[in-house]
Amino acid sequence: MPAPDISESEWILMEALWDSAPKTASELTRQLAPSTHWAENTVRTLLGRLVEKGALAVGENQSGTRTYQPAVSRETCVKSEGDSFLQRVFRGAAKPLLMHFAQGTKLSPEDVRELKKLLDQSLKS
Amino acid sequence: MPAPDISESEWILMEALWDSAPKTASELTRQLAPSTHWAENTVRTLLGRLVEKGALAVGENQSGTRTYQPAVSRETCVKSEGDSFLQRVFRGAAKPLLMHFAQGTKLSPEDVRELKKLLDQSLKS
DNA sequence: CTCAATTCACTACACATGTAGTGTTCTGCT
DNA sequence: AGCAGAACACTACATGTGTAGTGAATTGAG
Repeated sequence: MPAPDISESEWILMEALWDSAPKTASELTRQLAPSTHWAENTVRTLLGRLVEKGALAVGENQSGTRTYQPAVSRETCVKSEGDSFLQRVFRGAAKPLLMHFAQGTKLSPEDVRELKKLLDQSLKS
Repeated sequence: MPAPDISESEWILMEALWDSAPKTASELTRQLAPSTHWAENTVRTLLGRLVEKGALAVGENQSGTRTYQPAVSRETCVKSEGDSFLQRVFRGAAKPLLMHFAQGTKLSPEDVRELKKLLDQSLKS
């Protein structure tokens, strides 16, 4: 099961559902309206495409209305998008990527500690 | 001048040109053939689109054949792609992104030293 | 029971992308 | 001069994406 390809607009829906699911189409529409201004049919189209792609599973609530919930984990999708981004933009080299994003970011001392710890664990044996 | 949007196939051409430019369409075709197997017309179409987008500038070589060279720097494009990726997949939060890519990567001790130095410089004042 | 609101299935349509093919022009070689 | 091969302009066409509209089915409220 290769992780499905999720487009930009679709990510917005997925995020909302990873956040909490299941939800109905109209719930999602209402929830996202402030930021997206999407018509309900737009949301339904995107949901349909995500179901086709296997990214969402459908169910029903008590009232018999269709509900949607993620069928793939956020982790899986992040990994797949991340890998592809790493390849495309950094030719697969993680270090330049890390350098790029480490630069120009403001981090708290705890963040820095945490990241350093992770780096130590990535030491090539 | 917002950095142009560069698609996956287009990145491959841009990389070849950032690597060394200017080059003609057939030079690029020959150079990339082993990995891409693109017909020369495919390369020409992509080059044309990149010129339209303002990502490439055209010139001529001694024989009067058209040549192409980047009109935007790799840094600029990497930054723009990076920002959009950061937004889309990590909702703009750099730390989780760094954690994600720091995990699951093997780094040399020097890489780790270098990255730690960068992290120290990203300390929020 | 009836009508309006909700849900859904289908359809639409423009623009981006991947991947060429066709036809025309130019130019160096014989 | 005439032709083969390179270079270029234009066209093509399927699939993905953003963003809906239309019309049918269903259902709750009066």
